[in-house]
Amino acid sequence: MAHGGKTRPMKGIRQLAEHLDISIGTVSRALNGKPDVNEETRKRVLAAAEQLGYVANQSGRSLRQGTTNVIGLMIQSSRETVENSDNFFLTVTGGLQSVFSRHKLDLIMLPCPHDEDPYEYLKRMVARRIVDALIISETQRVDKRFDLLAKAKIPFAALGRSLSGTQHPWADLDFDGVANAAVDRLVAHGHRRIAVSAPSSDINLGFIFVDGYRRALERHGIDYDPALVIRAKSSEQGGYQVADELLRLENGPTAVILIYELMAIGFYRRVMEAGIIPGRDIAVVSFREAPRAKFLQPALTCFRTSVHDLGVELAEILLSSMPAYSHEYPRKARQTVWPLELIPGESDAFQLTVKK
Amino acid sequence: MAHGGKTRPMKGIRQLAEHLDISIGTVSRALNGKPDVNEETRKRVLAAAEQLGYVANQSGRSLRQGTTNVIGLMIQSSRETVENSDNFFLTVTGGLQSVFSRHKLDLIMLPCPHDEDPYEYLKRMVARRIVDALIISETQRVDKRFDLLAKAKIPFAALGRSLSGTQHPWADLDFDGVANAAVDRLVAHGHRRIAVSAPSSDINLGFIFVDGYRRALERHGIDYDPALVIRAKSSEQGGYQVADELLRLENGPTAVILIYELMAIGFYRRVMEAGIIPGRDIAVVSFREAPRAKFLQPALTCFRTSVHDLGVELAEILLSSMPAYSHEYPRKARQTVWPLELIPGESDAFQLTVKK
DNA sequence: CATAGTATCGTAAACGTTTACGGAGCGCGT
DNA sequence: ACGCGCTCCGTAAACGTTTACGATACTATG
Repeated sequence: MAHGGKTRPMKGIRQLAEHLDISIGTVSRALNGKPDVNEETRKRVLAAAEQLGYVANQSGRSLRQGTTNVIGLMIQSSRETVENSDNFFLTVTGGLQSVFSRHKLDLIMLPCPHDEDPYEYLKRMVARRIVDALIISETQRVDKRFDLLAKAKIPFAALGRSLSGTQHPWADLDFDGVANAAVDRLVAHGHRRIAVSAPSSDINLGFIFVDGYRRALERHGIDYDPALVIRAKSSEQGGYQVADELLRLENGPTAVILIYELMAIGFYRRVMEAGIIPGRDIAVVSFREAPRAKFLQPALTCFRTSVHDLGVELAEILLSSMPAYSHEYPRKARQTVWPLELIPGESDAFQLTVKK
Repeated sequence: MAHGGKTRPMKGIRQLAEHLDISIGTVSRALNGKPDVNEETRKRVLAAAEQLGYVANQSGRSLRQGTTNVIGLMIQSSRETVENSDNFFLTVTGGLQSVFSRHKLDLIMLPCPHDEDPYEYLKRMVARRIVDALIISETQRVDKRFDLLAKAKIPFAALGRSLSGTQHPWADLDFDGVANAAVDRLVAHGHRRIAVSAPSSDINLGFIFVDGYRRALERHGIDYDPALVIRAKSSEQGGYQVADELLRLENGPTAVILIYELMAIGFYRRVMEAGIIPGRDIAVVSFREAPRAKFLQPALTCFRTSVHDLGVELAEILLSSMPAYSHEYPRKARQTVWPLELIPGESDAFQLTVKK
């Protein structure tokens, strides 16, 4: 042994042990609630740790036991997402945390920079072993990230379904069902020319939504008219543009289904510029992400849900796929389609007299 | 045995070294760009690492060199914050990242759970040594967290000023200036009874804003009337409530300064219910956080800024206080008051005829 | 040829934890 | 006395890196 007795490197379990005149192994066991340690000494150790403000260094800890007690939530803060997502992610975060904190798991958010490839970013984060498990958001229709995670054997759950190879856990809003119910409702009111707006079908959401719409039309024996499907951004501006395009059609719709509430603001504005009044001349139905458009006149008919509770569900799905926690969350379904609730407003509250 | 074409899961630098038949030390030096390694072998190492997908384990790395290359952004996702902050944090994140990524620093968000004490949460995160430095947001008027960080010698910068002991770096929106300019503008239009709304003065922001308002009044020789200061939440509902309270006054204001654009929505709604029209019967001025209320009629006069650029500024302030980067960001001022720009609308565009 | 200098690389010691293992003390039954 | 089972604790070996240090081979110089 060639090292001399240098004085305090300031921190560490070693110092705590010296201060207590106990071996470092015992101190560690005491702190971690291991069985073979005298209750008396355990109390002493905990007291001293508290008093000296000792908290185990995470690097050493996770190096040894290969675990960090941290769950990551990956988000891609693309310009567009940021502009339009309101507080979706922060709200989900609240739901996730309410579950994780019960298990002393911390949640951190991993925002992929605008200019970096999400796949590479995730790869880096995974290799660094900074998290034990991951929540993946903004899933693509085909998403390489899932294969990466599966191969790396990192437990994960996705916010939003995907077609990608691995049969992974996810929770998703029931946009399929929303489109369906919206069509049903509008058809019941006599509408047959119903427009729909959604993002590009590369985004799985855009695909699902229009697909649900399409199948609902089929069910009602209504022909699918591609001209009535408008791909637009899920923003106020997108809504304005949707209205604009629809106004140009010679055989326009009598009703429209918007995928985001925010779009309704722009949509209202544009049609009213043309002297068309929502709820009287055209029916409008939407999904409500956040209660932003409360002030719209006439009140928007929309589908809503608790995003917080969706976060709770997603957290439980994730934990049920992690060996260390799965016994507490036994579940058969690892994939959940989260229901939405219809909030009737005035924007579609008129019966279309059968014309033509 | 420098062959074996199959890519098997990569365990660590040791395996990479064996695969290359080079010592582990050399591999490490090659990867980290250290000088004393042959360019030839460096290329081989980098190629092999790329091909086998090797990325250094962060635990081992940071255990050894005491650094993580990660910067944390702490946010308190309280219910109220989430409801009203729009995408403030995600937008700031974008600005921060655009600077950090130039230095190969990753940004993670540390959302303090609703039910946990922010101080304790931060303490835990710091002790775990999961980040090299921190951005602190939602600063309190007096905020123990700064003392904690100063004592732990963790570099940090705050989003929002504070009174706390340590002379720490921060960047803050110029709410003081907004209140000032708003009063000036309104006074120039003939107003003398001007109401203001802000959050509780425990929140430093609430204090600063009203203080600026107060001093501006003083400058114009107008008496400060506590009845015209309404403490309210920075939400649509808060705005509604502000209007409600002001309407009850027998000697009401002719103008009002709202701290958040979102409040204007509720404010408009309430006063219009009473037959009062903004921009004709009462002047309204606000700070615009996000362009949400574009649709308001008449258009809202407000102060805006680029929150993204504020993030950039804050990141630079932080880096300039970190020894490893400070040479790249030499600056004298470690504290920045971020200016806002007036966007004239119609909501205050009328000249008050001198009455009384 | 001897020596010094230089470029490149291997060796091993850290970093702070957890944990497998074994040992000391003790009580108790044979 | 002996063995056995407890309970408690100390020792030391990992975990995956980085890096100080020394070793080796080669080059240049005398």
